[in-house]
Amino acid sequence: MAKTSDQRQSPRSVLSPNEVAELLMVSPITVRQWAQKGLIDAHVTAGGHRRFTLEAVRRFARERGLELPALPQAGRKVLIVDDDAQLNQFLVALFSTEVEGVTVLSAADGFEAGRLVATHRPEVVLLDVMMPGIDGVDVCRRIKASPETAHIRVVGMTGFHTQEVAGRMLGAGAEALLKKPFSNAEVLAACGFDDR
Amino acid sequence: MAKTSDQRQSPRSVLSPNEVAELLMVSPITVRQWAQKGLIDAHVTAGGHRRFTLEAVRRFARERGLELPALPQAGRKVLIVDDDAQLNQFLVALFSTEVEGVTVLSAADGFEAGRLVATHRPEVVLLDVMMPGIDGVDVCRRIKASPETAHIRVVGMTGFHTQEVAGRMLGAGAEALLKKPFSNAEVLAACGFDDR
DNA sequence: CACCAATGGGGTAATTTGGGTT
DNA sequence: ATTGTCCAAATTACCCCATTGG
Repeated sequence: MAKTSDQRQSPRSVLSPNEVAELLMVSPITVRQWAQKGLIDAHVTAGGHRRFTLEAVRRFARERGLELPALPQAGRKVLIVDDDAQLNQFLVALFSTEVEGVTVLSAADGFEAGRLVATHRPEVVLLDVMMPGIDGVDVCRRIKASPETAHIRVVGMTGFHTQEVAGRMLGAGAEALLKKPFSNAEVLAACGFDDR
Repeated sequence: MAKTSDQRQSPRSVLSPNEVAELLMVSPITVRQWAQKGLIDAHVTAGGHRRFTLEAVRRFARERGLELPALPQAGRKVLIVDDDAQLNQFLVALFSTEVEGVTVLSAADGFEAGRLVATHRPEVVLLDVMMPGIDGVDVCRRIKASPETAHIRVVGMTGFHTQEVAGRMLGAGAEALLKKPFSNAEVLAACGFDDR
């Protein structure tokens, strides 16, 4: 059957104090103080070091009405990466009409994808896994490797869906994986645009 | 050693009022006033302190016709795009040793190339024209298409040198085209690093 | 197990910042 | 238009040692 996604927070999205500090535009020491006062939720490792979930950081920021430079909440953006112009256009149209106030970007090659990710910091990247010229797994890995973009939700799309491909994609940090063909509702849900 | 990756001068990607004040050659108080009047974009920390992006400072300076004296200048940057790791490393080493004070970046795929061009704005991009997965001509065209990056000097490298490839590359806006194999002096000259 | 560089924790002192007012 | 000063609060620096992750 068409199992599509794993929507949970992966343990991959735990942030170190340094990373949180960068996101909140503050020094790691300040993050520590906030954590000590209980202002921001934190897990603690066996050795006493703090680890933060992206969710906790988002909550903290929202409670104080902060705009995070790295997490632009004003203007939600989706980036669609697919070399198939038709599917690309279809998805652009879908998101534009179904999601209120969203900015939809699209790229048909790796260069454009990298440029758009770096300049726009989209909230979600929806990308085809198997493209001539772009390795979706590699793109996903790169997005997750940089602290600047690691928070981006990555949703893969596969035509030839195998265990091996799925494993590699999720292993690279993708939050969800869609098997073609999929319904409109499935894409939107996988990208997190269903209920919020 | 040819270490190439990102380097950050300031510990964080945002600037404090003090740092902005120094850049704009005014007192921190004045920066505060400008921010209060909304003349310069500012983010706010959880505790109410202001943080500025370099982008915002640049914009402000431009709108007011101000010169930013000692801004993050200093570093000339070259980006090398080649999927051949060996040639890539060789070129990185070449530029690092032969050009004084240059920052050498490298990318092995389109995504990374796009990301680095967008974030670093190198002064020269040296790219292989024929790569599996990246169309050098296309990359060149995209660089020249965006006003933000059109000024970048693009130098192509070809293994199979034909009139047709040369024509397409130069037609896409490349400033120079190198035929493999080439000498060290040739690369440096083509990239404009020969005499200055 | 030891080594190592980078990072984090606790605590205190030093510095910076916002706001109002001059 | 820009800057000084005062104060309370926020943020950061510094020291020393433990943890993390190769």
